[in-house]
Formats: sequence, C-alpha cells, structure tokens
Amino acid sequence: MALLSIKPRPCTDPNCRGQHAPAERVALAMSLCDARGAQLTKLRRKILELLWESGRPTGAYELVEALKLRDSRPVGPPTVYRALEFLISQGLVSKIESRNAYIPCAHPERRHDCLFFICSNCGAAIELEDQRLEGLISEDAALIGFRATRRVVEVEGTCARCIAAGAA
Amino acid sequence: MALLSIKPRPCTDPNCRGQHAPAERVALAMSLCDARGAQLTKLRRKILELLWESGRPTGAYELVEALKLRDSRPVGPPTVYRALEFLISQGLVSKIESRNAYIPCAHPERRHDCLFFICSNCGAAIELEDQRLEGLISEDAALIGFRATRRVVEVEGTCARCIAAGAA
DNA sequence: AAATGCAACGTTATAATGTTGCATTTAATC
DNA sequence: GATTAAATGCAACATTATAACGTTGCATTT
Repeated sequence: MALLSIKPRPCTDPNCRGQHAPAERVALAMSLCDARGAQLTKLRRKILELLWESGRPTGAYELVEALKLRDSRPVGPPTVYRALEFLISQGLVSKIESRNAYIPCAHPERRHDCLFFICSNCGAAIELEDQRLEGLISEDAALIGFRATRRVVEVEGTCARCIAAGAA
Repeated sequence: MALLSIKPRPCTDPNCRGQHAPAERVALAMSLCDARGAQLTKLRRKILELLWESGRPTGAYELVEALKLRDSRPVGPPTVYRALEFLISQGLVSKIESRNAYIPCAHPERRHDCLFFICSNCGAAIELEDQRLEGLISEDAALIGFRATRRVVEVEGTCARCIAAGAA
C-alpha cells in the first residue's frame, strides 16, 4: 500500500511531545498492526487519520459527522465505536475519560499508560509519558494489594499557549 | 440539627483508607459547609448520605431511583445533577470519570485531588492520597508550562478482596 | 464452483448519561 | 410580614453509548 512506503520511525525520545506528522503516525500504525496480524482496515485507518488531523480530543459523534462529509457512505455510531474499540485495543488511540473524547496515541510502539494535560480553554490535549508516575501508582497499588490493569491520568487546566495568549 | 450532635473529627492520617462511619462523615460535611457559609440542604445531605451508604461509585440515575424509594417525593435528573455539582464544588464528592459515577470524598477537610483504585470485579473504589503523585504531576505540568486546575487519577484493576476471593 | 466459516461492517432502535430553560417553592434578609 | 436570592421541580431535549439483528466480502473447504 502507498502509505506503507513512508518509513515508520519509532520515536525513542521519552521527553517527546508527540510532534509527528499524521501521515507518519498512520504509517507506523499500519506497520504495527501488520506485525501483530491485526487488521487496520480502511475504515479504521480513516478514523485514525481523522483523529490525527483533528489535533484535539474528538467525540465519537464528531467522527460520525466527519465521515459523512469525507465519504459518500455515511456510517452509524456503532461502526465508529467498534473502530475506536479496535484502535484502543491496539494502543493506537486513548479515550479521554473526562471529556468522552478520543485522541490518537503518539507512541503506540511503546506499551505505556499516558498522562494527558487537557486545556479547558482551547480543548487541546498534550500527551506525556512519565515512568516515575507509573512507578508511584504501582507502589500505591501494592500498598493496598490492588492489581492494576489500566491507569487513567488526566489533568485539566490551561495550556502554555493559552496562558501566553492571555486566557485566564 | 440532630446530626450535628455527632462530633466531627477531621482525620489527619495521610495513610487512612477512609474507613469512617457514614454518619460521622455526613456530620463533618455539615460542619464544613456551615463554616463556609455553604448550604448543605436536606436534599443535598440525603444524596451525600446515599452515596456514603452505597459503598461504591454510584450513578446519577441510581440516585434518582434511590430517592424515589426513600422518599414520597420523586426528584428528576436535573435536581440530582445540581446537588452533585454542589457536593463536588464543596469537595464532598468526586466524580469517577471512567465510570460516570459519583463517590463521597473521605477527607473533604483537606484540599487535595484523590487517587482512585476501582475494582472491575466488584465495582468498589478505594480512595488514596499521595502527595508525591501530585508533586510529580505538578513537575510535569511545569515542564510544558501548563497550569493545572484539576487532576483525575483513576486506576482500574482487581482489588485485594476480589483477588483473595479468586476473581481473575 | 457451491457450501461453510468468520471477521468486519451496516441498520434500527434504544439505553444511559447529562443539560437547558423556565416555573415554583423555600429560606435568608430586611 | 415583605423582599429577594437561592434552591428545587419539571418538561423537553441533547449527547454519548450499546443491543440486537442482519449483511457483505473474503478465505477455506468440500
């Protein structure tokens, strides 16, 4: 496929802020799924592309609308939710629980739970990775004998850009 | 009021797991609101009581149902949501974002964001406080110039009791 | 090629969660 | 008691998510 001709480059920078070109990210997703024997179908890929292009956490129904505009063939909510479920299961997308919205994951090649900073002003979300945070949570879990399977860490506030632009 | 005759005792144990009697917690809530000039009305108090009695994160519509059974007068969703909004604003209740459910806060007398461990098996949530975690998040926020206003930390998994009971 | 199996996708309806706007009641203040 | 702000009641609505059932397309077997 054409998109596979773009060389996927796993990013190894733990301080990376996820500034990668959408096309590059989609290509990486394809190569990852290929390696795993998972099917990143046309629809799933399109949804992943839309998420990358959106640049902020996007609701499932926004995706339904976006697909209507983009394609002749409209899709229903269940279809979008199923695609999201797949993308999440592959670590390609995360759900922002505090917003009921979905965001592509900058580093699907690494197995990790992300830390999200979500701007109340502009709606943008910044993804970060912090091993120490995961360690601390594991420690607290151990303290109460809890076996953790998923970590949700979401911080709401104002992003640097909006602070600079004078947004309270 | 009768409930105020129960002496509220702010708990100062940072490792406390929140094992306090519901009545004691409600009494503390009343004294806190009183001191702040906030009105913990009958309805709001009843909802707080229901949350304490429930023992696990409880949905808004479950509260609507519970109030129907408990009282002659049924209340609608907006009423419950508004009461929850008040309780949250006073730090008496937290929303568990990953469940769309609400849980009373064990230590409303301290200003802090909580860390929740939610059991996928039994639905119980354990509230913890970890200053170090808040510190790390602040540090990461500073790194990207983000001004945080709210922290959501929710860990899904299996609680000690369910592990002991043989639940996978 | 016909039959079979299976994963993904489509369609309709509905459940679950949350909000708006306005009328009414309650309760704090004068 | 009159005034006024806050809280509550209520109907309709908006948003998010899933259930239930059916279809399509492709791979494998017969």
